[in-house]
Amino acid sequence: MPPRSQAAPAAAGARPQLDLVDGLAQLSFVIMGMLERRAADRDLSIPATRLLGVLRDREPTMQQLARLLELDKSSVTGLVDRAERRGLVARVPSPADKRAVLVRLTDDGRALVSAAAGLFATDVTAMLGHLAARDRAALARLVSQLLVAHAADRGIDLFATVDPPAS
Amino acid sequence: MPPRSQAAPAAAGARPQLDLVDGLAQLSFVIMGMLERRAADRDLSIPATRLLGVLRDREPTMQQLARLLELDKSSVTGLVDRAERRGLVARVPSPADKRAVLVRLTDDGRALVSAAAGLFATDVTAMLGHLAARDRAALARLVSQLLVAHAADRGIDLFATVDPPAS
DNA sequence: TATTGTTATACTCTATAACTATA
DNA sequence: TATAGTTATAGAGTATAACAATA
Repeated sequence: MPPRSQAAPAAAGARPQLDLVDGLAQLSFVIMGMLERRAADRDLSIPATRLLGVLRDREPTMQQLARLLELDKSSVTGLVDRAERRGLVARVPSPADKRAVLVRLTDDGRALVSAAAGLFATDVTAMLGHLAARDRAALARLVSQLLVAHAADRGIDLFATVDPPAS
Repeated sequence: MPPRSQAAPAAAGARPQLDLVDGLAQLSFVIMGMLERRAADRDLSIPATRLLGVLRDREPTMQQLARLLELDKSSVTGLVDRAERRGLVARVPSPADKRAVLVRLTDDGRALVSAAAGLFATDVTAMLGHLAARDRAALARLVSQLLVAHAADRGIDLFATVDPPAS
């Protein structure tokens, strides 16, 4: 639907400002574009990069991967197939369930996703350099608040520890 | 590379806060997810929705469309083909150049993209409802500032009028 | 029977290269 | 020659449905 690039009605005399909904949509396109370009620098698509990304701190089954990525399990089969063919991930049999396989990032996969993440972070940081330090702090607070609230809406505690809190 | 869902090191005693780069990446995924779901409600993909979106206030040639969407012209041919088959856009011959065709949104296409945009705006607005009004205003200002600066970096004036400003 | 994962199939999206028709 | 657009082709990404192996 891409965001309309028109300015919202501004109060008389105010500097023009984009509507927040459109602004967030545009910003998301900009950021996803940065990610896409930097991932492409390493011959990675967005879905492939997401796959490697979620594997940075997990070793899930195909089924769990499907839930994490919100994809059908058959889509995950293909995604993992292509990444495995490139040596970025490995399928290892699950010790607990003979039907299941665990998917693990290889050293090459980890290096690749870290490199892409680094380039991406550089781009975003450069863009953020346009803001004063105190504005960046304010933005960080607001974004954080938004994400926490949104996650809470779907029953997720963004700051939950891996082990249930003692007591 | 999807954003790691870990909290950044927080000052002692501060409420934990996500790193801004990761936070913006996560927020972008959330927002693009909303767009994707709402577009899918209307049987639209993200690329198809972007196509209809840019056509809301333009009647470009295929070539211009390729530049606007940052796609190869052959990709645009396919995108427009599928949208035209559904009656969402129409190809009209360019009066100025017999090689060129102009792409125009049909009434059906306009209705569809407006509906999707409306649903999307509702989702984003609901999420923003977690912020206090003054925080929303602050966020709008920051996002706006970021987009304007980023656009300026590539030589674009987000607030340029269609006609060169008088004087 | 239910679940895990793969396969078969179909469609969208994307790019590269070769082509047609204007300019 | 150069530009506008399409076609041919190849590959990634996605989902649905049917299947095999295990629980």
